[in-house]
Amino acid sequence: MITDDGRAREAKWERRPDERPRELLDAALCVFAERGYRNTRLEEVAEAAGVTKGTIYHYFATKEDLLRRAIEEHHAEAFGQLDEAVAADAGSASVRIQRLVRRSFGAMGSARRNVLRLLLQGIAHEVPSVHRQWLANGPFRAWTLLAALVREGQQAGEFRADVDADVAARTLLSGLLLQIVWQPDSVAGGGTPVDEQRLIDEAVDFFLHGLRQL
Amino acid sequence: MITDDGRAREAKWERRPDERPRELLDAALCVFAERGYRNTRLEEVAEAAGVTKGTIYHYFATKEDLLRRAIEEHHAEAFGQLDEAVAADAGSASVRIQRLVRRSFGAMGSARRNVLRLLLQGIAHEVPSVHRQWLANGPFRAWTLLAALVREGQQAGEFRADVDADVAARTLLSGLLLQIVWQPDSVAGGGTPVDEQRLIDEAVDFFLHGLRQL
Amino acid sequence: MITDDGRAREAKWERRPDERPRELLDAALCVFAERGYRNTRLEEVAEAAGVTKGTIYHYFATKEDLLRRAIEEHHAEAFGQLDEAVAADAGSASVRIQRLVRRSFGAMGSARRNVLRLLLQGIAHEVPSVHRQWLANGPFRAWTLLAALVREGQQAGEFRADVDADVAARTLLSGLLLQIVWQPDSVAGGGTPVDEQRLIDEAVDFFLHGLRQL
Amino acid sequence: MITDDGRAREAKWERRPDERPRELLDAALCVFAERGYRNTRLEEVAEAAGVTKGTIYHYFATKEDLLRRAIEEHHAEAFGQLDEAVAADAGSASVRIQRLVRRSFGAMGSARRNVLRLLLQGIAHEVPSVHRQWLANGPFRAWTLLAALVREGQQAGEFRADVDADVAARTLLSGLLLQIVWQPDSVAGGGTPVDEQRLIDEAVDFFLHGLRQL
DNA sequence: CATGAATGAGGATTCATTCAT
DNA sequence: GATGAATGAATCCTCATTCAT
Repeated sequence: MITDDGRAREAKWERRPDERPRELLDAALCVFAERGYRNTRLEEVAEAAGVTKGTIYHYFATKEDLLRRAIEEHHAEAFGQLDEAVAADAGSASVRIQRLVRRSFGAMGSARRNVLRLLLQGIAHEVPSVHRQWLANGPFRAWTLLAALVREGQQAGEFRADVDADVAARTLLSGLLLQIVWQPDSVAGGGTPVDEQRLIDEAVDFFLHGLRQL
Repeated sequence: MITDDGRAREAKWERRPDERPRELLDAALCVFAERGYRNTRLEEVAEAAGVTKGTIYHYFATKEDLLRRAIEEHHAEAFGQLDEAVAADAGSASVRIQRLVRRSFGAMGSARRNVLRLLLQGIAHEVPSVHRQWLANGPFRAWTLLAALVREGQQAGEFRADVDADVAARTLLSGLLLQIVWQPDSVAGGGTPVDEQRLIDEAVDFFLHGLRQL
Repeated sequence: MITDDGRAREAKWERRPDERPRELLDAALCVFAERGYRNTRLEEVAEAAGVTKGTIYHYFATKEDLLRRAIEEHHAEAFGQLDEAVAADAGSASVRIQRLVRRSFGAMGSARRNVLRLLLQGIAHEVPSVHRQWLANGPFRAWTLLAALVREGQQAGEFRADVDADVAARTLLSGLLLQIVWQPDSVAGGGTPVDEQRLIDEAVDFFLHGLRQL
Repeated sequence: MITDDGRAREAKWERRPDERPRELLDAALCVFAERGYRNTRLEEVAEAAGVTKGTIYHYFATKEDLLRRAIEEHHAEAFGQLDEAVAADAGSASVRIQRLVRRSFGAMGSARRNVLRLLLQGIAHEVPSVHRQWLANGPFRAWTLLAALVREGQQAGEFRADVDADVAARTLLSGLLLQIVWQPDSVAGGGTPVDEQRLIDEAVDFFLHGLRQL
């Protein structure tokens, strides 16, 4: 399709190549999260991104590479705000803990939930290195933060001192994580449906209550 | 084929129709758990069970069927004792809760941990129906039991009444589950290593503490 | 199940081993004809014969051997009467021809039709040697007989001399054969349904009419 | 990769998206016809077409799909001319019948004969739907045409009225079809060898003779 | 003799990856 | 850069055949 002046015109697809990698990463994460890493054909990712299979290989070496980078990108974005949440020094330990947890799990659309599902274990057997990396930079780091806050509260006399901050922090965060991932199945399963927001709030309340001095 | 020392050796194959299915199921669960469902060739399962590919199809219709039954068998075994634990009516709610949780997660070898890993999500995208079934019969049921115990304690005046029994029960159990599954990675990840048994005990203590009347 | 006197008693299965081969051959021919040679598992044949897979190998070397012998047996039986039909010397050529054709295709149940189907081509690619053998002993021989009768009629002045006896004989017999094999599809296909007996009679009439002196 | 003599050689593969499907179809029909549907590995078809296994799946969903389309293509080509033959209104019924039959069976190379063999029954048990479709669009339609011509001749007084047009038409066409398919075996079988062209002509003559008024 | 557990070669199908155009 | 045709390794599953019991 060459116009008179010799320039190729395919208006519809005048996308900047610069945006491509990002688009591909988004599409990949989305489709992987939706259907699973192994169940997803590269062709499906390409289609979701509006390109064809071959194009992916212009930007990524392998399927695994695509996954790894998609996760990294998502992770960078998702954890940026967490640090801020903690950095904001204002308030008692209780308040800051509440803030941390809400930031971590708030605004959980089904898209992000699917990503969590993918990260949680969908990947553990397929790309162990990526999975471990996520663990280290995600959950592990999050509960280190939480445990630190708990210790702060203990030192400030706000919390009981005879609680193992690590254990408490880990259990809370992984408990919530799993509950959130299971939310859809839980609802479908017919058990008492629990609203996600309430779940988080109640869990934090219970957590803080357990920490408080008698 | 009798060797020098008189022992029969290397029979082309042995005929053991009764043990086979169980052996295959065990081998399958083990290998699937170790390497992931998709990553496991049926041939590997066969080898692990000391037979050849074809034999599997003598007892199971498809790879998925093998998985499903392996899980069912494991599940039946694993949950048999749980009911007993709860049925034992003796003791305060606190004591019975402690017993329930310990029975649920006690004696967690790496084999069983791998199985949990497999069940947790390794399967969610590959064989959703099996995953959902496990959820319904495993975790969902477990925390229904736990929540019931909590409510008993509340009615007996042993526990505070203003705690959402469901939320508390769910969070505790899924938190512990995930922690246990992550135990190896956690250790490798360099965080404060936490002994599994201590993790469970501390978590239960913290849980009960949060429930207790002020 | 050993009785007092030490003899094994399994009344239900007191079948003479002598009958086995025949039973197997019948079952094999029936199932092969019904489902096709390749589509039939030996296990299905065994089941149809009321035995198990292994038993077949007591009597037949291979699946192909089973097929070959089943066909041979059927053939011997089916063609025994043909010879008689021709041998009966009575009557004009026309009458004898009519008798021959009727004997050849009469009493065509769906079982025998299926066998024809199998022989006709279901086997050509799978076991060419068997197929060729059937051709030689069946159709080829049949139309040789028919052509001979035609020539007799020609020499006796009963039929026109300017007809190629071979061509006429071949066309009639293979035409009828194919029509009969296709009968079920033909009916299902929605074309004018033609009763099989009428088909044969009309075809022979037409054939004889074409032979007759003007 | 230019060889000494300057010819391009041995490119790893050639990209010929337009010719491929047709080439594959042709190769498939040829190999299937030659060796039978079940006996043919997709790899053999690929090789015959000068590509590799995977390429087939670029264009066809399954082996069966490949077969179906190969047959459809062949059929469309083979039957295009038949309609014309009949449409040509010129001549007596006799002449038009002769034309129809010759067109139907003329120019029968061993390739086309093999295809007929395949269609006739090689497929009946493997892919019944394709077989039925061929029957309906091929033989059934052909003899419907022929029967119509016979009836025209009868109404025009050219043919005897007391002949069952359907029976006559069916027998002739299926007779010739089978004879042609069997031609090679017939020759090999040692019977009086009959030249194909003569077979057709004689059969038609005999057929027309039988129809003619006395 | 009969059984049916065990074998293992064979073949269809999938899909990440390459690369000519 | 983008495309999508072509590749081929990988794996499930089938089933004729063997043979311990």
